[in-house]
Amino acid sequence: MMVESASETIRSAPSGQNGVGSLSGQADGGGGGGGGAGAASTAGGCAGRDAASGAESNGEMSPAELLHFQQQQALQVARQFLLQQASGLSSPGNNDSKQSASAVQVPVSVAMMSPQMLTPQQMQQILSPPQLQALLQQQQALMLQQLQEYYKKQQEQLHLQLLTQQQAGKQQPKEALGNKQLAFQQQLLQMQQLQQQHLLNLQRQGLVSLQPNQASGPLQNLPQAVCPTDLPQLWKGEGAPGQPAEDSVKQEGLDLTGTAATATSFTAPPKVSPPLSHHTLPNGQPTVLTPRRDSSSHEETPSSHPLYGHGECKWPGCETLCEDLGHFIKHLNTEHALDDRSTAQCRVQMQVVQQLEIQLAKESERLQAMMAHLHMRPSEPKPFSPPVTVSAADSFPDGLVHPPTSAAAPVTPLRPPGLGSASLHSGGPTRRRSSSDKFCSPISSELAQNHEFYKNADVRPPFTYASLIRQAILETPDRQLTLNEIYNWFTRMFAYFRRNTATWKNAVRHNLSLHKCFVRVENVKGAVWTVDEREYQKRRPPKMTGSPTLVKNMISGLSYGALNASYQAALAESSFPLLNSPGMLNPGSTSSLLPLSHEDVGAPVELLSSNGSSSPPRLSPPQYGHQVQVKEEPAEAEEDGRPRPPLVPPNPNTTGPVEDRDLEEELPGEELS
DNA sequence: GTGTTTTTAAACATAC
DNA sequence: GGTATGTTTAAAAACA
Repeated sequence: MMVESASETIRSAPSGQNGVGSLSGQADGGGGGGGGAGAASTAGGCAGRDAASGAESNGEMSPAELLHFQQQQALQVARQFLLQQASGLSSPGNNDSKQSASAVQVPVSVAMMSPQMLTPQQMQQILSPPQLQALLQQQQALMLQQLQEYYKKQQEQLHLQLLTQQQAGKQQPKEALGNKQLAFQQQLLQMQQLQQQHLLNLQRQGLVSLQPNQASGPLQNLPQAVCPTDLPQLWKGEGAPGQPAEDSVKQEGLDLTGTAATATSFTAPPKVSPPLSHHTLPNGQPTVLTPRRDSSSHEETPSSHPLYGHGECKWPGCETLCEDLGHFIKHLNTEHALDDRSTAQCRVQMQVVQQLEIQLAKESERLQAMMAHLHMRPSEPKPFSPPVTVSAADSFPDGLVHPPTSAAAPVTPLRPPGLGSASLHSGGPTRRRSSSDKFCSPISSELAQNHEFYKNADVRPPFTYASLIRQAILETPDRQLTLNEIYNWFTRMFAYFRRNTATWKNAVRHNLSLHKCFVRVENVKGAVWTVDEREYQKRRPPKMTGSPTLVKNMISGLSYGALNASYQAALAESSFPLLNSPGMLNPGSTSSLLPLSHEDVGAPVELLSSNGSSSPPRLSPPQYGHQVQVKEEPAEAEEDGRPRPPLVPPNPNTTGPVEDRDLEEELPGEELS
């Protein structure tokens, strides 16, 4: 058969660096390759062919796309702010900017030069995930800070207005509204139009997502789209032609005649009130990025007035020039006294502030979601135990984070091997697997370290089906599982495999049949599957000597081993302490229990294994093999005439786990090759 | 361009 | 007949 010949070819193939090369193919090629087409065909084809699986596929596409879209938005935001940084700073090369860039580990050249010309995709490719994440966080923080700043300012304005009107306005007779009211309504209309325009612009830029519940309501979507820096300008509009002012008011939902019920909502101090209220970023860079150069610093001086800045009245839409504070106070008391117009403006301001607050909350929520998502990203460039810590990765220099065996994965640290799609579509159908198989991460240790992650996060594990099946089987005391138990292991261990059952189960069956390393053993109760470890290791070309790639891998492996301590130290500080807890470490490394002959494994691999293996000291008993039933009647299984797996004792009684563990150092076969 | 590996889809067979 | 299991083929993709 084809399979047979293929296997034989594999065995006899001299392909030196295949230990690495095949791993690359396995991880990226296989995953990515099948992924793209498979995903597409699954989404489409299954819908017609299999209603259930089609629905699943379609169902899973949406969140992935949404996630991707949000990532794109975030990248756009990052670009925007980088652009502002680049243009706003007087000298791009000054210390502040450098500190800023270095603080987030974003290359200065990239951070300062690229935003104008980089697409989000390019940024994704150029920036490593930690850098990208740091950049995103920085820019999100910037945006939040801006919003908060403006929110604060508006609040101050509003309070002051109310205060002034309460004190001074009471004595003054009410002015006739008449034209003023009309003009104000026209201003509202103008503001609405500007906001709509701005919203469209932002949506075009991907800065604001057009969500169904937002797109319909002008009141909601308008202020949401308002950039804090633009809001003051919205008050200054000339009378808008066309639409009657009343209509605009109604459409906008700004009930000028209503009570100021909403006013109470913002009197409470905003919960998002920034600890970073000052104008410094977490990285120390001052927030001089926005055009809001005129307000904050000046207004916050004790002798100033929140509504007075740069010699002019900051009352929304006023901008009357006042020579000094006294003039301004006088102007304030006369022009902005307690009347209907001022009240209406106040209410509008309330709406603005309220919407800003809403937007801030939404943005904050989005930020949290993004950070949570990025934090749990399983396939970071850090190949060993990817999802453990992004934050740790952030704190690492590139040399530490990036794949030690980067033969296949580009030496370019800026092009994360799987970040592009897989990590951003963590829940999506993309098949691009990114890391561990490729980068020689022992599956058992990685699974051990990230057990909880894979268990809960809808992320495709970066292992091949074969390696997962093997792991499942090896985790059981007797190294054998029925197909259904393998299914259960998949679903138990990986949230990802709780969906699309038809697809991956088929793949599991296919792999079981395809790979000679999986041996089916007949049982009275049915068939169980075992692993022929020798065959499994044969999948990897044993000899890797002489290959430059191998040399690189060896070096990388050694580096990895040497750096492992630092990495572990960083892990300790990660925000996934659970995964670093001793109990979490390597609970399922029963794969290492298997007695293995290393004869098929090339010496370099052993070198890598001994030096570079991140297998935790171990060994705790399997923790998640509890559902696996111990197969019985192994003797009968021997009668079926099928070749017994030479290295897999079907009889649990003959298995001495302790001895086995001593025998096997987590073989690099799958993981290292 | 070729070969390898993996994934996915699909058809088919068999057993329960 | 439906479902689970197992086998096989084919196509696609990525990578060396």
